[in-house]
Amino acid sequence: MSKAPPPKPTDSELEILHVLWQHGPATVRAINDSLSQRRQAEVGYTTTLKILQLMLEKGLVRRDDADRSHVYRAAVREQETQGLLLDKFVDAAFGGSALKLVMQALGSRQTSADELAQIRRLLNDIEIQNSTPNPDDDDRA
Amino acid sequence: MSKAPPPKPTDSELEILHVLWQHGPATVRAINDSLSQRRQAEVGYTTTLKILQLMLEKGLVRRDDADRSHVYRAAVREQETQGLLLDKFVDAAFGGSALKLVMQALGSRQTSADELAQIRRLLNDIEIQNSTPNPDDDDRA
DNA sequence: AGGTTACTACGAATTATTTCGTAGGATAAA
DNA sequence: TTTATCCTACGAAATAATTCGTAGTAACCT
Repeated sequence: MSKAPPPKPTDSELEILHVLWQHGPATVRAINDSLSQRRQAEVGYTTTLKILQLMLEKGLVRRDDADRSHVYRAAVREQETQGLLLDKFVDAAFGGSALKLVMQALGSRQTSADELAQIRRLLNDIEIQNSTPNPDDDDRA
Repeated sequence: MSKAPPPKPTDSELEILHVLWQHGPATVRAINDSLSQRRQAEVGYTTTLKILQLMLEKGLVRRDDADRSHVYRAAVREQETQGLLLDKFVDAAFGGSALKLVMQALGSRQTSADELAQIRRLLNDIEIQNSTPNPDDDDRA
């Protein structure tokens, strides 16, 4: 009927996804190097390999094993994954209220004028969309 | 010199904190009943008890054991805890960019006109504060 | 007093995550 | 060809979180 949707990635898995989203498809070696860089300490090669193998089973990544060094790439999109995580987080930490989360994020943190302007633009867009329910929607990358 | 700050609560601990924040100090029995209600299934009484005992050790709750039924209350404030969790989450899921998180939260979800207005008010307040670094600050609800 | 009920403390099984060591095979170098 | 290097697969240890059973004890009710 349907392929089970990939589950919520763990912290380590998410870190690897960030690498793949940023750099594109990569070998275990390359991913492990990136990981070791963005952390303080070295990451064991087989640790990274193991997590990638688990991610493959979960459907979070795909791999090309034509060559001896397999090449992994993200099987989930950045925005969708962040949206999924955000939903869970809003429920767990803010009782389901996205508004409270946004207020907390903006209120308790330094936000530049430029960022504020971006948010204002987004608010305008949303209000326009709310008032004009467009019948023909085009979606493109 | 300093008491170790309470650690990040786990999912179950956070659920209990929500109960305590909402209802105020409560017995294990009362907390367990609330938990059982907000979930689909019954929660084992000793499960709740155990988690509360662990939370006590971590400093997330305090308890009054004058009576036989101990009374637990939150030892951490809701806003501070949410802020802490939010920081970690922004780092893990959005690479540290609170802006991206806010855009995602607003963009991929239905937001009412009233909520949008609230956010606009907050943006105004922030801009005022950014432009006038007021030496004497008054704060009111 | 005797029996039932309620509560805490504790130990332990279960599951998930993260970590790494080792084995085995393929490739490259000497 | 022999040796060294690199890669994958797999097992397993370490840690954390969640769950629940059992034991012991205090309170309550005939």
